[in-house]
Amino acid sequence: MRCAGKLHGCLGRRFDIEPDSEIISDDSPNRHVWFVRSGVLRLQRYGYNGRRQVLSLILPGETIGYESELRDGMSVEAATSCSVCRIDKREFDQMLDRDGDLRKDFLRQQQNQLDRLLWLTWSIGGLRPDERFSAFLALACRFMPFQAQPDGSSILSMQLSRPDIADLLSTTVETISRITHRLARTGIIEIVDPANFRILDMKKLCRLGRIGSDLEGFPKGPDPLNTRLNVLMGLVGDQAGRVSRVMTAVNERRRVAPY
Amino acid sequence: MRCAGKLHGCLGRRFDIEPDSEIISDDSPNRHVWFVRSGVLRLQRYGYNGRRQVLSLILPGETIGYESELRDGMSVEAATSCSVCRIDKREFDQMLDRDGDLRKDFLRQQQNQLDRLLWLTWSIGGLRPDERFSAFLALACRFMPFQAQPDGSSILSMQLSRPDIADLLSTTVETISRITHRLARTGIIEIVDPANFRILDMKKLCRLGRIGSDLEGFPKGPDPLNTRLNVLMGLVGDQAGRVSRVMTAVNERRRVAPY
DNA sequence: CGCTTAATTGACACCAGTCAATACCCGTGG
DNA sequence: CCACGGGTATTGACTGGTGTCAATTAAGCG
Repeated sequence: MRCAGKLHGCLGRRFDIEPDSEIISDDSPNRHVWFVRSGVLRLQRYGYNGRRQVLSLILPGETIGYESELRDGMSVEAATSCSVCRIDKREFDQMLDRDGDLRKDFLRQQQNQLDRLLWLTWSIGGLRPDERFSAFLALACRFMPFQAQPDGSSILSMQLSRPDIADLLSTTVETISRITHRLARTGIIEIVDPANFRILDMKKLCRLGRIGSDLEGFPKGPDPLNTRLNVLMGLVGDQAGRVSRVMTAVNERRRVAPY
Repeated sequence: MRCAGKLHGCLGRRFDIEPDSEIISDDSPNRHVWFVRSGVLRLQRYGYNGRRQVLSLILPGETIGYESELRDGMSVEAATSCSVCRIDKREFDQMLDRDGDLRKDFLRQQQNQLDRLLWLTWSIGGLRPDERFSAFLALACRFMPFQAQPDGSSILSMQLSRPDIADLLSTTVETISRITHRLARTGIIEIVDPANFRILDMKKLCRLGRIGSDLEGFPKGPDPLNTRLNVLMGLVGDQAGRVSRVMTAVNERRRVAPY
């Protein structure tokens, strides 16, 4: 984890962290709240048989670590390269006390995380792996680099590795692979390369994933909202480069996501 | 739903509700916070194929309805006969503002609900149905009528119907039935009657359910704690009758739970 | 005693996890 | 430029657990 130091307009201390580095573990008490500027974190737990499970993703604009100590074998790690802010819990508490807007934003954002957990529970329990993956792919379009193409299709650049997807959806990399290729044969998606999918038929994808009209707790747009939290973290207007970077990646047929 | 009217020492209005009656649905806006005095509520959702899924239980001493509107086909219903208090959201908000102890209790209780949801997600994704059921049975000893016997075993009186258990653990009643009888053959439990289990080997049960030393977000004891919330709701010292009722039920070989 | 509902048991099919082998990508170094 | 190696993704063969459907038993109730 590299410390990028104090940043103008950014609360706390900013860090750039590498994929798979741990920021919160269960054995050491956690004194910090972490705010995700960019990238994706994962809340995970290792099962009794050594099998890992990803219990939740923490997305840009969200916080983790405020609520509780982690129990058991749970930990929070970076799923991609991330930029995060670390704030002392007490300091954050005082801010919450003083700033009503912040409190409101924070609550709503916590609610989003809870909704996502509810969705995950529901989908693992009630959907088949292919349905879960379809839903995940459709939902990922809202919070991962996503580029509409001239021909009406769109390119989704998948930030998560195959094992991360598999462990999130409680399945295996083999099954994920079979599903993606089946979806490709059916003409619903096209596999540009393992980290980039062209969505050819979003409607069918949503139907497969049993996605209704609602948002299912995932952020509406690919970019964080103009919230009090984001303003405080100096994040507003900072995300412009993301989409164009994807463009480049797709055009040059090179991966932008860790592979 | 029968209204028991205003009660001395109990905030809001008290209701006695029958099993399977709905108190919150997704289509009508929810203006109330519900506090569970006794009984168990279930947060549920109907899947695309008509299959129901129980996403969480709300236990005595807990509240539901504060956080959010329910989305999609979600609803909250009574899983057993319940006694609940209905409080206006605004009123509850004001109380939270004024009463720091209440705020603290409320947060901790919310945290318990979140932990339970995490456990459910983990267990559905990572455990087999028999392991899930074993864990559930062991955990149920903490919040359902539970009576230690002279011979070292204990009687657990299962408040939930088979379909509720099955839908909570994302399996079927048939599988639940097979599991209970397998556990009985193995000598881990004894099926007194379909609603009463004698736990013969709690250690093995916990090992099967992969229960560690931690509490997994379930309440420690069968009785609610002496919290600010409980004091306000006039619940403290009100639960003495529960265990003895179970005793009676078991001794007379009659069900206490809805069947 | 009949009716309804819940619980149990049996037979069967099939999805998806497991294991193993292969293909692919990309870096490095000769 | 090519060979090699490490990591990731893909594909195939196989098996077992678990859902589904149907039949049977048991329990409660009027």
